[in-house]
Amino acid sequence: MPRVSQEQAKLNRQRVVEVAATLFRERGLHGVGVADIMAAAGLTHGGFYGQFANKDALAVEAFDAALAEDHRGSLDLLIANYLSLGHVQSPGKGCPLAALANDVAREPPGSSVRARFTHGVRQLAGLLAELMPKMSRERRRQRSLAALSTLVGAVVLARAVDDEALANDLIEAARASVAG
Amino acid sequence: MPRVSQEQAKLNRQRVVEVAATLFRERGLHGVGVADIMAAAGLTHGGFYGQFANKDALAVEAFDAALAEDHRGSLDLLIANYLSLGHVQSPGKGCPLAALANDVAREPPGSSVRARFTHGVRQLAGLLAELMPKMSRERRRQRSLAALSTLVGAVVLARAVDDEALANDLIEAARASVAG
DNA sequence: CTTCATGCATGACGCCCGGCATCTATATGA
DNA sequence: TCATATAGATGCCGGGCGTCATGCATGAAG
Repeated sequence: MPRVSQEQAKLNRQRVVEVAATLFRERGLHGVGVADIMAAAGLTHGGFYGQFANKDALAVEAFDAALAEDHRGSLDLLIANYLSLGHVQSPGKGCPLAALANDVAREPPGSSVRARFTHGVRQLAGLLAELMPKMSRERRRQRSLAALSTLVGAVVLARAVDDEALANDLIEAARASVAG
Repeated sequence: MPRVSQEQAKLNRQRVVEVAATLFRERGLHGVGVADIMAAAGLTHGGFYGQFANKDALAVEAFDAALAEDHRGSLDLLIANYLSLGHVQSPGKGCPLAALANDVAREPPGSSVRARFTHGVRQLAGLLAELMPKMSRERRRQRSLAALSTLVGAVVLARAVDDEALANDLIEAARASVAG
């Protein structure tokens, strides 16, 4: 009920974005409501509209926040982290591209979320290209896009499958394919 | 309003399944209601429960129907069809794995839809393995799983992206990677 | 050919959950 | 003082699933 410090308010806002980023990745864009997010952030959903224009605006910020999570390290490390059972089992902390691709694809064309998703694809592909062995610019781009597809596909399938052994096989096969 | 012939009734049932298979792939498992499906089939949603136990039962049948759609031909043909802009732009007629992976992943463990999805992964992977050049059994399986991941990943990303050129690049890069 | 029970499809209804957005009150930081 | 961040309740509505009495043609039986 109280008013909190501006500092605290900023922290709260940031917290809402982080929580939203997790919940969206776990349950999908339409699987979470404003009330769920605010409750998970320890707040009530009344004050939401004082901080955000609407749910879509939050979705965009949450998507950006998820993308901003650290992607540092060597190519091998990146791949090892991406293609791991931990990543498969924790969508809420993982790659937003893999977690939300289907949902974003159903969003209307021109939607702000689609724009952010597109940016994310370019960003990750660019990161992969930078970390790759030297070859022609065109070839690097092509390789990185294919590798990104393999990474996302493997994680997406491994998550949907009801057999942990098969999930692991998918991950391992992708690893061998991308690394080799 | 009238009662129709038993033959017609069978056709209607079949039609409901087909329509459901399309709508689920287009809008997701939670993006379509029973009423939508029946309406799209030219029926009213009242008679649904005379033909199906509930929505989940229909979802399972619809998933199987989508998987049963023809996958014949050579490896190159299969890949060319899968990695095409046509496939990207028509999720309702395309691979249910690519269209519903995220949705299925959010379904509770042990769900019947998850079981069907898993079966679908095995089926497609097996088909790819059969069509592949000769190598050891283990290696064929590994290759086919990796190839499946690349196929699904490329289509899934291409659909979510808001730039047709980038979508095309993803498809092409995957094609070069899987074929080569 | 007539009869009639069967069963498919209709269309409305009930029920309830849950979504988004708004508004007042409150307490507190500025 | 007074602007403001949060609380908490409320409004409003859309839409989901499942059920039911009704109607009527079919298809089998006599």
